[in-house]
Amino acid sequence: MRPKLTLKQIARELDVSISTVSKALRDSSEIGEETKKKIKAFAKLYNYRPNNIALSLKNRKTKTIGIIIPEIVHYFFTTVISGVEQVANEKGYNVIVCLSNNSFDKEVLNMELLANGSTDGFIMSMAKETLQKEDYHHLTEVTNQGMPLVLFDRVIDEVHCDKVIIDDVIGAKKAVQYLIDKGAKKIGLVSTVDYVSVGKLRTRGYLEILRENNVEIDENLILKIEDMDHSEAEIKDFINKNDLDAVFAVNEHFAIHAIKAVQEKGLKVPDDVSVIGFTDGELSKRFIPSLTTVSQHGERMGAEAARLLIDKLERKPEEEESYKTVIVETSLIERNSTKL
Amino acid sequence: MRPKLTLKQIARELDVSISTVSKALRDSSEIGEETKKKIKAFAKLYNYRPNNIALSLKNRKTKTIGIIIPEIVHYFFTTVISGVEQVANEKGYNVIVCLSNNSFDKEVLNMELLANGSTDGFIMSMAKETLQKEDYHHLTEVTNQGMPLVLFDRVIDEVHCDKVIIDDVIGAKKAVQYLIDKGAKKIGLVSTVDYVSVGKLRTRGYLEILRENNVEIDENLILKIEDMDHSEAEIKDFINKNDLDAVFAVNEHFAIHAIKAVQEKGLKVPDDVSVIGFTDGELSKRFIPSLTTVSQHGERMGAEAARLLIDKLERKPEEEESYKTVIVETSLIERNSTKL
DNA sequence: CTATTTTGCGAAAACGTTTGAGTGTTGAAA
DNA sequence: TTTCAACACTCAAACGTTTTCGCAAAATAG
Repeated sequence: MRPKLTLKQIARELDVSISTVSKALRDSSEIGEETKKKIKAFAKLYNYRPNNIALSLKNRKTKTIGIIIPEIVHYFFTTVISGVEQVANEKGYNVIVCLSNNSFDKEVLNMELLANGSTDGFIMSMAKETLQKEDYHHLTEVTNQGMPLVLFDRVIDEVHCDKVIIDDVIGAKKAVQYLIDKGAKKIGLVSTVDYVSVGKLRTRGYLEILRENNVEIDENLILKIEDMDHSEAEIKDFINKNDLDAVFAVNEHFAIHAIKAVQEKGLKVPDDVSVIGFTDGELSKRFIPSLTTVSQHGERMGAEAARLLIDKLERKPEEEESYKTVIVETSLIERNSTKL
Repeated sequence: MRPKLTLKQIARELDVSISTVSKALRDSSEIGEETKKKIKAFAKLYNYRPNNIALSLKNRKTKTIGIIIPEIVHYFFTTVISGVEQVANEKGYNVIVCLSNNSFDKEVLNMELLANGSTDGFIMSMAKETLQKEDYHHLTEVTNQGMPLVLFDRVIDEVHCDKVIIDDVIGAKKAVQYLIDKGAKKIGLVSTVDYVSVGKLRTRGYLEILRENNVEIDENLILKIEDMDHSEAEIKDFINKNDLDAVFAVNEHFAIHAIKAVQEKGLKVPDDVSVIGFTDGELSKRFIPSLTTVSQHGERMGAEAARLLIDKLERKPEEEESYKTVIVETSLIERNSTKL
């Protein structure tokens, strides 16, 4: 076992000072060619690599991005991480991932931990509990300390920072318009409760586009799932009670539960009922019938978020502060759960 | 914007020395009660938190675990991360995630980067390219430097370190035995090429259990997918050519492609053909028919890996070095793709 | 041959902590 | 009164870097 080589050891070995070694390796003109050559050769031979921690302390930056998400076993979030990772790596940053498990306390804990020097900035999607509590002190705390923060997906207006979102309203409108264009009259909505902002926005899109098409809005055709654990039963009930010819679900899970329910009712998808989902995950692609869906392009969102954050991190201090909100366009992916 | 508070600032503010502040906050008996109270009150008021980087440098440990995986947009790996994260958090460790994208070069790069002080140890699953190349110098490099390494899922004997694997062979045997018990005679295998160790082992399980049951082995009933991108077509071909009454696939994707192919052939799953997969992902649960599958318990694997690593990290130096291999049991989850 | 510049290198501070050793004051025992 | 211990605190080194400054010797100019 050979412990890591340091400048000090090289210096001792070659009988020069630490600063000489440092300068030689950074190719400073202060050091003579001979000495430089000797030191570089030695460093190369023994595979010297500067210690990141020491560099971080010295430079007061870690070249590390913290990303805090509610859960990782979730296709959308993994695509976002993937996007962040790509851009971060390109620009020489590492990514440290923390999970809040949708718990407010764990979110706060994680942020405090990472904020004490471990990362230069944050990319995060807020925990459901945080959105309910409407307590954002941990976010303002870190921004006050001068750490950049980029919020994505689940964002809130109260926090001033860069944001990356999708056009939930427009995405929903696209989906519902598509259904209308295909001749659907009674379009059901399976959404979440309103404090989950995506649920609220997609519901808004649904309502708006119906109005724009002069379709009367029937509250009975709208289902808001409170408890994810019982979503299956609730959706089944909803499908059975109503005589729909199309369903717009705000996520994959709801969509496939809807399809199951339709099938169990003895009807066919897409012949009798069309179903559109939101979020283009594994499930949508491989389900039979595969799902027509509104794609969120998580990877692109992650990449955008990383770019925004790194821009802030590498901004000259004299440049003026300003917060951007990037909207990543959604696109409708046609598959087999809707009529042609 | 208020930059982070340091010991030095507290010291200056309260007109004591830095060491006094440090000791007071750590409740040292060297410091008078009065002074302690004063300092603690001040620190609390201004929310002092020690700088992690400085601590890391001082203690020569970062309390961070690096995890390197081939890809993150993959259900199994996310469950593993989730397991690692839970245990790590419990024990006060952070998790830094790097993706190799199955590329050897990126794997090496990532390791070198993290090995320079950023993490105390590694948990990793090797890139496909690395397995092909059989070049493990980056692994031996870090272990030589005294950094603990835990390999999971895709492991190799040549590297000496702790390992967490599943009983691939036994898992495969369980699955195939189950099919035999249900009366299947012609059981097809859809596997990967042999340098992917899981493919090799699961194939071995398949062969062994057939032998144990005195079923003749027919090489035509074994398909080894070389190129994931064309797996769908290859599987379709395979299903069409052979007259199977059951299929054992070494992963979810292959399994559902097999189901699709069977259905397109005009047969029914599970009535005409039973299908069993490996890896219990989102897809298996929600596909229709839902998949009977061998569950890998990724979360448990991650947790085990984290425990092994942290044990090594916190081991007293005098304790003797030894490498364990933990085998996480698989279990067969019965769903609707096999006959009752 | 002196005066000045250039060259090549080392000392030391800084980043934020922790900690063993050192120091001055006080009070009590000898 | 001397001695010593206890107390309450400060100094300084260390972790591994980078970088500013200073300084000697060598090279050049006058």
